[in-house]
Amino acid sequence: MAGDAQATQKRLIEAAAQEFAAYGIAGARVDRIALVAKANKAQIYHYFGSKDQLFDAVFNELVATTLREVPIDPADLPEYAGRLFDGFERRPEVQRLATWYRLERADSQVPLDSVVQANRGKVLAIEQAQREGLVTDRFAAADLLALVLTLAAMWTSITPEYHVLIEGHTSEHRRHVVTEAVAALVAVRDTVAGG
Amino acid sequence: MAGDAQATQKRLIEAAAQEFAAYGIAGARVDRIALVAKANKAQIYHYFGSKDQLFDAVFNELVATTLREVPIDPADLPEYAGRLFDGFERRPEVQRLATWYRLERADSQVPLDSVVQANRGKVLAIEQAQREGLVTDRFAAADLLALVLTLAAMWTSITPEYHVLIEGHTSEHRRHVVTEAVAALVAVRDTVAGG
DNA sequence: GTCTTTCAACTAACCAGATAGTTAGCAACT
DNA sequence: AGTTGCTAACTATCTGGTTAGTTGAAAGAC
Repeated sequence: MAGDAQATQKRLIEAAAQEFAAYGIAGARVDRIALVAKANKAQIYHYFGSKDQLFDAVFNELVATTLREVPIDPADLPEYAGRLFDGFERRPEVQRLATWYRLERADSQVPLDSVVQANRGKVLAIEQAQREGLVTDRFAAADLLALVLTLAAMWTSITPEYHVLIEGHTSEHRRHVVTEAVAALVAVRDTVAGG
Repeated sequence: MAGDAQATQKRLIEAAAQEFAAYGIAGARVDRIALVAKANKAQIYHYFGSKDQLFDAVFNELVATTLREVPIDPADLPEYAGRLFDGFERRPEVQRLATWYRLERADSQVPLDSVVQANRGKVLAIEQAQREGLVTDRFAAADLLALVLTLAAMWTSITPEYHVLIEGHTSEHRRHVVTEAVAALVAVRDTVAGG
């Protein structure tokens, strides 16, 4: 055969991931994806059906990979946050794609069951750890997980104007802020020294 | 005069804010903005020049309003976070517009001086409060502000799949999670009870 | 071994509708 | 009569999506 269908699909997914991460769904250009993937535009429609479905294919694969890569450790949430942070540093497009998904796709789409289930499992794991006294019960498990996920992504969700204020920051420093913040959340309640 | 230029511009800005918040810059439709504003499309180009410049006008006004409305109280960061949260609840489009700005506009645009200056001022205020012993010095001032801003916006930046896990949450509960989390950050360092 | 049929992978050209931006002129108030 | 606000119609271009046709490897026929 002249070509390799699987390889072509992979090139298309990769090119699409780049394109969607950079421009979003509305901003992405199908021709550009085909060009970068060294494939013909018609193949996108043959393999994936539409621009939106191509995005879904990209996003689903990304979700699957991400969920596989970062298992939770309820007994050490600071380090879990740190590993999440590492994942975001390693593949910055993941955060951007997730944000585009939230802004552009989420309301016209049923929630992805894989994500719901994965988060539910993590909440249950934290609840279990709370019952065993391994984790603070200052926050409900679902709230605590939300806090951890938010803090792990904090440096990617901040306004670009903020970057000038933290120019000297190394990746290690940013990671330390994340883990330290989560550590503070799970520390036992104690006296508070003002705001 | 047949019309009122200022009123028309205001209607355009408001319609554009809605449209951009919902669809982003690439996804927004100039015709739809004109329709909603009950104005003619040509006026958009007359008053603002281009679609991108219209977005900038919307965003700049939004930034000005927001900065005016929520002054910082470095001595009570939990309550500051709470007030930020209240602002986001009151005008959800603010967060969305800021996110679109970050994703679509930020790299092709110089950082907005007003935002940089406002944040710099807040960092300085926190540093001052730290010197006076009013605020924890566990985190550098710029990091602490980043944490507070991130936590105040946490419920808007979380993935939509998470919503099923926190269905029962009232606005008050979400606010409490935010303020409690910031309170934990600024609490004095103490013994830690696991993760 | 070679001829031929088949079929998946691929391509180039095309299309219809959408979209940002323009223009020429009208309407009303001073 | 001039100026300002406004309008409807228009255009050039872009863009997602389609289609008719080509290529080339391989499997079966002889």
